[in-house]
Parts: sequence; structure tokens; C-alpha cells
Amino acid sequence: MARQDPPHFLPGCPPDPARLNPAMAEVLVPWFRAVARDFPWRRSQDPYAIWVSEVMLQQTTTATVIPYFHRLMQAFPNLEALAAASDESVLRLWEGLGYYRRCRAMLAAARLLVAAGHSNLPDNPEILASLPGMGDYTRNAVLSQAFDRSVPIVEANSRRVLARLMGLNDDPARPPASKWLWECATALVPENNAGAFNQALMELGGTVCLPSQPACLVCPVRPMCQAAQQGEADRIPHKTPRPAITKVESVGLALRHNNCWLLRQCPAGARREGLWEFPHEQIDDDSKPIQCAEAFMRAIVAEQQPVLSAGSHDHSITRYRVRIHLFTADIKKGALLGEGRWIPEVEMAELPMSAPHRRIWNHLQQAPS
DNA sequence: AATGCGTGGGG
DNA sequence: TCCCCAAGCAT
Repeated sequence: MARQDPPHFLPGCPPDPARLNPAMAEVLVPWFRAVARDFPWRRSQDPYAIWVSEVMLQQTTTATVIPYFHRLMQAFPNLEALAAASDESVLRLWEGLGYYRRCRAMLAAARLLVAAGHSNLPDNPEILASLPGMGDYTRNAVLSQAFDRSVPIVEANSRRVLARLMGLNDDPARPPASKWLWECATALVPENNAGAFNQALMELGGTVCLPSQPACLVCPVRPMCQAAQQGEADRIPHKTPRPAITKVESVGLALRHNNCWLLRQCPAGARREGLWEFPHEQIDDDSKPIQCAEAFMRAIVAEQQPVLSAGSHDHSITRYRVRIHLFTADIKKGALLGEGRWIPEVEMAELPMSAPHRRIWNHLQQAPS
């Protein structure tokens, strides 16, 4: 049946990673030691620090992670400090990194470990695998980098590297190619220096074997690479077309009352759980934002209030492009009908907000109405 | 198995 | 302005 079909390869490319052993590791490990970029998490052997970096690096670029990593390690230098931290203090440090669920999972994992008597990440695959937010990649990254265990990793960089090396002619991010790549990485990971080897695959993908215009001329494993030898490096990996972007219109309200602003906290189980945002709601594309905003305001405060200013703020969430029509108003009187809390201005810097709403807040600070 | 989850930088 | 991409995980 179709979903169990083996992956496809370029002509003359046997799906046999054994042909690369042991040359791959013998070339890549010394190459990595020579050219590795100096990231802060690479200066540490602490399993906790390596774990924190791996969680932050999930779907996030190294340049973005660096300052966040420094700040979190300074505030919570070890597992026990993190486990003792409040949800909001950790989320506040995470603010702007996105994928906030991984932050909550990381904090939950720290608390579970400390409650079970651990003072650091354990050298134990089963315990690690049981933790929230700990998938195959992150678990093996910690095991190989922190504990020198010979286990493989597969992620965006190594998928691309292995796909080109092996002449894989399918989208490596989708099964069954993805499953095959795990088998491939398992066959290639060396008994010794697995951590360096795994990082070498990622370093190669991040600096040489780039998504477009790979620098094959300086690649240390070019002689082993099927895609390079066949001149196909720029057409591998195959990519599945992405879903179209959907445009969304919404109205948001920045309501001020006695130097307080009305904010809502995203509820448990919802997107951006725990983050604070200005009240907002989606509207129909063809409706008038000002009328929607006035109706929305009537649902929140008991009496209609004049709008002082209006502005537009755009952001994107995955496959959505969101435009928030923001209306600002001073609330003089009227009971609060809907959910929300009036937050004093001086406390807003400490609350975790989503990046778009933090930008709105910064904008309001610069141009007070 | 396919989707949802954020954000910022670069071409 | 748009599209692509990034050290994944959960459901």
C-alpha cells in the first residue's frame, strides 16, 4: 500500500548508508572540531544547559536563541532554580521566542524531575522520553551531547544533508522518507564522539549544505555526496508545497482607566496560554472595523466610550496573516462586563505578552494619545 | 498522517 | 511585498 512504499532515490543511488561508514564520522568529527561556531551552549557540558538550548532551538534560528539563552541561564542557572520559578517569570523571559508551549513543557519537565529527586537532566533515555516536550530529537541530542551516548539525531539540517548525501528523491520531512532518515542516521552515528558527529551534521547543514545554493566546493564530504556528484544538490531536498496564507481581520481595544490598561490572559489549553493580550476578536472581512470595535467595547464596558485613536498592526501566525485594527479609548466610568483585568502601567513590563501585543504596547508608549 | 503552534531574518 | 526558512513536539 502507498503509505508503506519505500522512499525514492536518484538513479544509481542505493538506499544503503553503510557505504559511508566509517568515512563519514572520520571526516566530519575533525571538521566540526575545526570550524564549529562559538555558541554559548557549546561552551558548557552541563546537561541542563544543553537541554535548555535544545528546547529553545526547536524551529528557531541560532542567532535568535543566543540572547534568550543567556538571559534564561542567568536567571535560572540550574534545574532546581528553573523548577522553583513562577510560570510568569519564565514566560516573560521566553517572550518573543514563540512556540510558548515548549516553554511551559520545559518548566513542567523541570518540576517533574526535581519532584522525583533529580538535580539535573538524567543520563536515562526512558526518563527523558517520559518528559513533556521531549521528542526523539531533543532526547537524543541531550544523550549524545551531554552524556556521550551513541544515539542518532534527525532534524531540519541533517535531513537536508543526509538527503543530498544519499540522493533521496522525496521530501525528507514526510514519511516514509523521514522514517528512513532515522534509520540512516542510526547506521551512521559513530560509537564514539556521537555528540560531535551529530552537531557536525547540523553545522554542515547550517553553514555549507544550505537550503539554496549549497557551498559544495568547500564541503568536506562532497566526494561521498550523490546529489553533488550528479549536479542535483540544488534540487534536493524536494519540498511539499505549503498551504496558502489566509488573511484575517480583527479588532483590538486598548482601554485605559486610571493609568491601568485592560488586558486578558490567554486561558489554559488555548493558544498562547498564560500570555497577556489586549482584548481582540476576529471580524468579517467586509465589516467596518470601527463599528465592530464599538460593539466589542459595549460588550466589555457598560457604557459607550469615545474612541481616541485608531491604528493598524499586522503580524503573521503560521499560515495566517492577521491585521489588528486597534482602537484606543479612555474609560471614565462604567462597569467591566467581560473578562480581563486592569493592569497598572508599571506592571506591564513584568507580564508576559505575545510579541504582537508587546509591539502594540511599545507603540502606545511612544505615541501616547 | 496532517495540522497547529510564533517569530524574525534574508533573498 | 512576498516567500522561504529555522537544532520539533503534541495531537
